[in-house]
Amino acid sequence: MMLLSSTMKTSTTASLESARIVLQASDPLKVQPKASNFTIDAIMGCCKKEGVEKIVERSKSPTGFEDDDEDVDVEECSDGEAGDRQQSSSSSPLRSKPASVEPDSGSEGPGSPASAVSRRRKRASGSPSSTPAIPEFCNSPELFGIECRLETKDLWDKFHDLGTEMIITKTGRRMFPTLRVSLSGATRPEQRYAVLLDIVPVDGKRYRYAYHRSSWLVAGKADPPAPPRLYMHPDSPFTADQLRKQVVSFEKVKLTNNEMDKNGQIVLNSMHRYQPRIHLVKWRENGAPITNLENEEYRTYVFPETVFTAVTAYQNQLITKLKIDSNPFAKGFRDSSRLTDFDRDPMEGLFLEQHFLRSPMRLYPELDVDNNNQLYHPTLTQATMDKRLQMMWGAVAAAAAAQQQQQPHHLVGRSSSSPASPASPPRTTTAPSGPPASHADLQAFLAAAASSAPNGHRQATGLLPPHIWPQWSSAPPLHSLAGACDLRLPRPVFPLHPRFSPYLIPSKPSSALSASSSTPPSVQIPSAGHSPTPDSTPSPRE
Amino acid sequence: MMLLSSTMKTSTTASLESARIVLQASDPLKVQPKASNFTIDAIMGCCKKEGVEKIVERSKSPTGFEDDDEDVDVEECSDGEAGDRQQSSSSSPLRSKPASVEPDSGSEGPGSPASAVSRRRKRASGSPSSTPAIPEFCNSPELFGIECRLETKDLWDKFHDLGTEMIITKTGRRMFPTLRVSLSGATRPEQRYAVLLDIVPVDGKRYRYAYHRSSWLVAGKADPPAPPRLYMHPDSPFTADQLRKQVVSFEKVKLTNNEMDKNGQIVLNSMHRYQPRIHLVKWRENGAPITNLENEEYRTYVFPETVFTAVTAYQNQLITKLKIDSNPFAKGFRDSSRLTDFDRDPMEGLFLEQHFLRSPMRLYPELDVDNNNQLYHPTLTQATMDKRLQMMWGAVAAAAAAQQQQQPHHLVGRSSSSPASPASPPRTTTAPSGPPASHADLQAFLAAAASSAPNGHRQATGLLPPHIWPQWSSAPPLHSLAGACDLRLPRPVFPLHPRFSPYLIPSKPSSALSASSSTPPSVQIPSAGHSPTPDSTPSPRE
DNA sequence: GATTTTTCACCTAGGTGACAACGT
DNA sequence: ACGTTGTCACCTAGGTGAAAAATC
Repeated sequence: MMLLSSTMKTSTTASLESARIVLQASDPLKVQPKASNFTIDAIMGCCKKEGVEKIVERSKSPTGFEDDDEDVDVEECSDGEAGDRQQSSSSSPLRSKPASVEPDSGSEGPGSPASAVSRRRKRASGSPSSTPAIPEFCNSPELFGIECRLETKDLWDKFHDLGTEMIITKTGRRMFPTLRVSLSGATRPEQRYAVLLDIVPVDGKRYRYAYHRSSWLVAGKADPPAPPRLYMHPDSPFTADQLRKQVVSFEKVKLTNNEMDKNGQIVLNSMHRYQPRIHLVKWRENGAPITNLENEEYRTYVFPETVFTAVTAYQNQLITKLKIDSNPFAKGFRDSSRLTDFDRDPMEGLFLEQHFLRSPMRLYPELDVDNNNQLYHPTLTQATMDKRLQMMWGAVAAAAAAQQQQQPHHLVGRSSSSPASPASPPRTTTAPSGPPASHADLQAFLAAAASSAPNGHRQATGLLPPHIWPQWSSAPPLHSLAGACDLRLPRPVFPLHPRFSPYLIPSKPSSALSASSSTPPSVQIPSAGHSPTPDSTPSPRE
Repeated sequence: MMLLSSTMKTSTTASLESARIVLQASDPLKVQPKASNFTIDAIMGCCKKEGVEKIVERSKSPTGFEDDDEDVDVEECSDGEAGDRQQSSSSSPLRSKPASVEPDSGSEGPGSPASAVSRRRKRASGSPSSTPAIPEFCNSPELFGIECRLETKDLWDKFHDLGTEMIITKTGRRMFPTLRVSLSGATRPEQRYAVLLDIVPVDGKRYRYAYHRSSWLVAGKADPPAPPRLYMHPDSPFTADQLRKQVVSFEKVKLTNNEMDKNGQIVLNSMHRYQPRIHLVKWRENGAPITNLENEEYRTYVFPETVFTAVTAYQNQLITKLKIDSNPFAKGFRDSSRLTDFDRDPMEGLFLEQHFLRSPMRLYPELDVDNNNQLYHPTLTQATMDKRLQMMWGAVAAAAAAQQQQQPHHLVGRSSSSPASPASPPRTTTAPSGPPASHADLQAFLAAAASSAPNGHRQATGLLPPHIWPQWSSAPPLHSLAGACDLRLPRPVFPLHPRFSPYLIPSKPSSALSASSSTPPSVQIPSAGHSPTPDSTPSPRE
């Protein structure tokens, strides 16, 4: 069985290698784009820039995570919350939905009124939403009319707010969340398009994670990057019709730290920060492969909330938790964060957690309000704490699971008579794109957030004039923009060593309370529902 | 999670439905092709036509499968072994490998010298190989040069020799073996091709399986067929380059008996016999879907060894065994037929089994040679019998597993710089395409078969002039050809009720013998090899 | 009684993070 | 200490035939 696996993998490797597209580009770290002179500090309120530009070495508390009084409220995480949003959104010649563009959220998709309230409130409190630091681009007038939005944006936002991390392994690891985009506006029926992905360095730095501070620190200059690779979506080329109806999902792309990779995976350096980019390329029917975007008519879309740090093991254990709770494949680790089907906004739990973690270093700060210093008297509060944890994380997990709903769009035949494919199911949860800035803000935010929210989409931002990317060849630039971008580092959230999870502390819920939650929804084995199976015509390659 | 699943399936169903290709064709049973007047009885030796054209109703033996003396050597199974081989092979204008075309095996691919020996021997004994009863076809001179061969032909042959059965279910069931073909000869780099599959009735009859005789009997006229469906390979269209390099595998296609199916599955009637067909269609770049082959330039390939009977539950338990032993997904049922890694030809076991089963009704006929009538004194022979069974079926399973090695050909990008894709791993087992005719023939055959064999491919046969299929619209004809074709019914093999497997009789091997075989090779768990994972770029649809 | 449908345990195949071991 | 790697248990997702249940 294992042997079979090996054999199959080997044979596949051979065929994969042939199709790999490798772009030899000029060193992105040497390119100095002109787009860097957009500095927006007005919105800034919560994130200081200290602690990122300089290497901070602080001695860890000898008591480790149990140092209940360690001050972790210092937020030296971010390398800047500013962005060139106005620039990129206003430079878009064909904004299709200008009404939804708020002054400070030009890259945001439309949201429900309720979510708009929370978003405005949040932003008024000083936490701006994402902005592309890596500029978008378009050299084809025809592509101006094609917009791109990020699916499951709220999931991305959750991770972004914590400081997204992506595991890279020698054999390759998928991204989670998955990059999924919807492209709308393609009208020429005879034109076909390729959709490509690349991932470029955000800056020229190497980072390290200070566990005792729960923050990312600059650890020196970047290691030499691997030659950037263009990953073409395997369903490419798409017809305009397909583009209109399908969500383009890059769920299969894998990240690796193996520079010798022959499987077409994207090679990254661990402990470096990266920005994924989507490229829409007009397909030339001459059969020549796309090896360099310079030779193509294309448009680039950037979603700053998809910035991440490549790691070989998770650093921030809140990222770990969020991954476990939102990635179906990680369900096996959900035991300590049992799901609940609470209807309340899943983000509430997350932000509560973040809030708690940020307040004066208590494992369960809310206990301070009720009964101070019960933390280390778990005899009576154990069940309570466990229940609260369950609620918090259960809500997060439920929301994440809902967002993870996949929308397969099999190409069964090429009949174009099908109606529009289903869009994301409507949801009514809030999807804030940035965390509350202060304790007070959080209170207000939570109050407003209790209602509803956007759909989880994010309209792609506008364009940059081509001259912004001079001599651009696949891997653009960026570190020069780091000071004026949203590719911020996450704030310190929790001063725990990753080896010690707070959820391991309450060893077991009390029988009374666990009774209701002891039927874990995560363990349900969906009896073969015999609903019409959708896999009748997937790609049989392999 | 359950809810999630349902949602996904529903959404997929919608998109699938739109792409379904449904062909409204004239009733195939009413078409009278002119190709029916090829009668070849000369080669026939083993199969009488009695028992098929008429409905045979025989009372079942009251003792059931234990009736050790019931005569089951009567071979009233076949509806004719003749074929129009010569015609179809000689009509091919561009036979690329005429040297390999034997007079009585025009549709066979080249085999190794050793296998040629065994094949000649086999045929000399009066057991011809398969011949297309459903004619091939070509209306495009350009496609004349494109040959098609069946991959894993020897696996198909094994099933064919037993009388292939395919499960159909309401939700759809994959075919096993999988239809895989290699198309060679496409040279125009700019031309693209669709590869389609349909499955047409072999005749106008309904069948039933007589357990006590282990044979198929005609049970009346065919039920009204569902409108035939064309299943286009989801990777279509292929470039000529892809066609050259890839094996086109229809592993995802599903068979169903649900006439209301909306998932693009192929709808069949249970207890009816069918012939799959491959259609190579020149792709028109105008985006119009292929709804009717009549409007296309195409060529049809037929592999008679892929004929099967659609069933909702397996009738012949030898088919069940062969499926279990050769389908990786059925490994969970292999306990009673433990694998062995014997190097000997796996077919040997199969034919031995068939031989035994065909000889005067003994459960373990070889015991008659050594010690007569020990069958019902299992005290000492139990272990021996079990061991022999294990050897026989283990060999079959090992061979099948080897054949089931998949050859994934991911389309990673459209780079055409890749070298040729891997071919089937060379094997040295015999792959007879027809069973020995008599007891004596079997002995000779087995003697010759002990050596080696072809590669498991089968070169597609030649062409029929277009006028052969008048007014043809997707579902051709055939039952009119039934008398002169190889779409034979399987011979009676074992008079057991399927509920009672002979392998359940030896309840447990003796401890001494089972010790050596109690480390079943099928349970081997080789340590993970960490070979480069090739799954980085499969088709991400869904 | 024959056939079909449903459910189920047991697989394949592979994606998760935890964890221990190993380098540096 | 810190970062990386490989193994592992535990999942998802779904393909198997057996057997029970339902249907005709």
